[in-house]
Amino acid sequence: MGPRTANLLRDAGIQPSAQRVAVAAYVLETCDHPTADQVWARVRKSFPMISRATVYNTLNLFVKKGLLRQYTLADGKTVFDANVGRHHHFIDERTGRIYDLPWEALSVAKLDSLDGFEVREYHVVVRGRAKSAARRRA
Amino acid sequence: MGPRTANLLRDAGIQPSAQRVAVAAYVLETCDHPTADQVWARVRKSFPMISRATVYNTLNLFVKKGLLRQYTLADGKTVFDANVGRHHHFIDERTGRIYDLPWEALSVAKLDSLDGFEVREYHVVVRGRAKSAARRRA
DNA sequence: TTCAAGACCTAGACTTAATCTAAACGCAAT
DNA sequence: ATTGCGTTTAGATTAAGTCTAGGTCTTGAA
Repeated sequence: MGPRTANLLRDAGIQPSAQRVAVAAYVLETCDHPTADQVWARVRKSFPMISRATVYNTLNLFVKKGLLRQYTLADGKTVFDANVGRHHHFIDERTGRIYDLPWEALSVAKLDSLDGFEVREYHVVVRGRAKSAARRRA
Repeated sequence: MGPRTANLLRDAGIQPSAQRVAVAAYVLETCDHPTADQVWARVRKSFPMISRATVYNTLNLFVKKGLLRQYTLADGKTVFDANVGRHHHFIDERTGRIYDLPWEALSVAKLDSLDGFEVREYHVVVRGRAKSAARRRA
């Protein structure tokens, strides 16, 4: 973190306040898929006075500026993902944990034949169990 | 509805109380993807005394017994789907409306090569705009 | 028919995620 | 120092969902 993170925000057109840098330092670096409240809990460890509203506002701002993506994949929970490129998702049904799958790992055919639907984007959601190797990797 | 619906419940191992039949009559017949509160609002029109807890309990029971599936695809909203077979989903980004896509409409390749992940099920989530033809169809 | 037991339902309190609001803060430019 | 604007704060509010304690209905046996 530090000036690197601040420049990242500036480049995205965001004023790098102390609170925003603190949120960015965690959420843009992790490869977890935290919920807003998980981000709040985490950032408060190093920044105890930060309010919930600020964390929510900041996360939504990052999404609007393209630094984050927001998904609701399971349990009605909204999570954030610093991986903004195209990719698929794997959900471990035991733990609820979400893993990113590389875009090239899967391929979807016949999308063009979806009559009556104008496709802008798509991704595959896979459910099952992650073996220990994958758990370490993510 | 009527005796047909009651038998459907009995076949699934569910005591067909009046409330359960009322919920089933709507949610098992619609091809919408209603939230629990939308089901509650709808069923109350014909059954004003039904409580919110009963609707939630009933929907969860139907899911457990395999009559419904439960998805959280967008907006952090949990929706119910009477289509319990394999299928994909299309989400209209303007309206938030969800459409079922037939399983055969798409095909996913390379799933077996997901090293480190034990796949139990998967589906494709497509986003875009539904043209009027599709809107009528669903 | 009557009764007890168990299943089912109800209203409302509670929990949690998320947003909103109004006031306060902080900093840049004057 | 002062003004002004963007940012942050605490707490209220909304909404989705669950829980609880008690009430009602149904069923089956006496």
